[in-house]
Amino acid sequence: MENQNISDIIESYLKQILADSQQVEIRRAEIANQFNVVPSQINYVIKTRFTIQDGYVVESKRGGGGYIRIEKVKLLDNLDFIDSLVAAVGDQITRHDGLAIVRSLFEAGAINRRESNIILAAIDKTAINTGNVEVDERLRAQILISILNHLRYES
Amino acid sequence: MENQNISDIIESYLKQILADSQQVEIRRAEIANQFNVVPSQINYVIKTRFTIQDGYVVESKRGGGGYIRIEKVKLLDNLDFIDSLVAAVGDQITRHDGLAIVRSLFEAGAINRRESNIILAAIDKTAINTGNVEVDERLRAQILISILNHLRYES
DNA sequence: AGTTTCTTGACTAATGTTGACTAATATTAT
DNA sequence: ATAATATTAGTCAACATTAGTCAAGAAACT
Repeated sequence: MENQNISDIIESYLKQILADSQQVEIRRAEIANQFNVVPSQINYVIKTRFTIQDGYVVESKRGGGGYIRIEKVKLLDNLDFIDSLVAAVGDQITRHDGLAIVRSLFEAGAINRRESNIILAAIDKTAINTGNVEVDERLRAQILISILNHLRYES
Repeated sequence: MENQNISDIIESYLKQILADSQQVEIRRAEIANQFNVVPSQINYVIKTRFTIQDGYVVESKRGGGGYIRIEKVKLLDNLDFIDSLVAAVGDQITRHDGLAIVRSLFEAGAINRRESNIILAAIDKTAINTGNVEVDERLRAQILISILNHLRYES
């Protein structure tokens, strides 16, 4: 808790703003300066913590007046919510992104906490560990998609 | 109590902290240094003394700001039952027998119908289908055991 | 003596940080 | 208009900083 790295701190800062508004628009160099990091670290934070699996869409523009805009996606409004998650899973998925998918389901109210934990147990490294990362990622994707498809009928 | 090895001492140290709080977060290298052991000994202590059977859940993160967090969890009163199912699953299990395990959980009231269906989705032939029956059965066993272990406690 | 548990360290994996170089867009000069 | 310059963000690879795995050997128990 106390030993947060700077990426976590920047993530928290941005998510705090996003708690109140639907989107946040920043100037990369400004935030980098504010947290005393190189500009490309902002890209790292965005790439690892504001993915579509996490429920965010990022747009940017270069040049004068350039910006990076992070927008929360309203998944519940999407009639094809499960479809979009299936697409986000794809053929293979990392544990990190798999976690984000489950979190999205939870935050959308499609599953409760107990169900989240069951799914996470099914895709964590204890459960899926063949010794080949790519094989693991394909298996994880198949399991998640199978579960997502079942959630389609039930709810 | 007189003949404590260093692993026992580290165990005591951590459990003493856990006596007062719900969780403890450490830097592996720091604790290793404090007790003058190699870092991997901390993994050994955790693996042998902070298992789910003991009522602990462990999470960790690598890289800058990395940590190992040990959390006390409230074990449920179905432990013997879960143990027997874990034993029944073993190293590998067929779909048919996997179904029987899930049915047992349901009939014992450990999970509801929705949860049953999620678990079944995770172990059915859509989800697990590598082309090698034995590999499939091993995967199915690992997934089921991971889920069973999560059913040991409240989260 | 044989078995289990503990200790150690070499190697691996995951995550985070930095900076040089590139690309896109806007503004200014010609 | 076009070209030159300024001002942004993006990519990528090297390096840094953590934890994880595994197997060999040592120590402690039967």
